Amino acid sequence: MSARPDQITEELADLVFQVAERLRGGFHAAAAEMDLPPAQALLLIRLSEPHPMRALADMLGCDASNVTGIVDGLERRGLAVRRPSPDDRRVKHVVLTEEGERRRAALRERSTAEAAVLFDLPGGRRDLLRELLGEVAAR
Amino acid sequence: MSARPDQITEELADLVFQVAERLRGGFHAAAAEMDLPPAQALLLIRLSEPHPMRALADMLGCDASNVTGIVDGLERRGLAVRRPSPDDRRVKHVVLTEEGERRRAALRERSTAEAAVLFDLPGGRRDLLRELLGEVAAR
DNA sequence: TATTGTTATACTCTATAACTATA
DNA sequence: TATAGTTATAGAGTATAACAATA
Repeated sequence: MSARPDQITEELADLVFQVAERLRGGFHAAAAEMDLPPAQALLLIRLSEPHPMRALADMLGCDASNVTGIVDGLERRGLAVRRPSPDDRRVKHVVLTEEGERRRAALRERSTAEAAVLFDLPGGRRDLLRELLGEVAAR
Repeated sequence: MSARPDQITEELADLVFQVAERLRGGFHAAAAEMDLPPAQALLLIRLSEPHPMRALADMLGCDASNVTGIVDGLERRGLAVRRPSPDDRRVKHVVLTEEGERRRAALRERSTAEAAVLFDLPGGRRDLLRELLGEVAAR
């Protein structure tokens, strides 16, 4: 039953990677069902409200030059539009269309439903897991 | 304190991604310090014993054609060699050299040390986290 | 016929550098 | 001078298809 601390650490890291991989697979599958490339799906989820391109790059943790193409894709599908900022004429805000809002809600529902199955632990063990992961993430 | 089940699910998924990203960053940093590209480092870790190329592709969850280049890299660095299988002349086993074994041990130590800090929870909470993640991963 | 490992190739994702229009 | 967004481009990582050797 007992194990070296290092072995427990390796097991924990393995488990986190396994679960993350499953979550990622589920999200990509949900996106594919809705005919969305992963990058566009990821951005769609974050567009709960309008944001400048630059802010989106920060949220995604990628270079600003990448965001151009991703937003191009969302615009081509009629899910988002670029709107010039009234405050700063250099800035463009990315705003979801009505269809974009619908797709965002649908994507969230599907991906969350998949994740819910994975995290369906009995009783309070679910909240306990959230608490422990929260402690780890807070370091 | 209470929240919709869906919200807890989204939080859990976010937390898992956050922790996985931190672990990945730590591993890549450890690999970079040892002058190893991530793909070679990942393969090195799995070479606890000789394996055919094909088996390595399965372990990494990628196409067999990718493994050729990764093993080429390890061979160029003198960390591994291809050894023809005595049982099946189509098969090549990838075997670590002595230097490869040393590098593998060092890489494991470094990356585990980083992960250990992250998972340093008080008392039995560490084992509890392992148990809960194990349940989730087992679905 | 099927499989192992390799090559050539293409597609995606991501980063850098240079450009424009603003500030 | 510095910043927002775009473009062109290059580098990783990964996949498919075709091939030689072997089963």
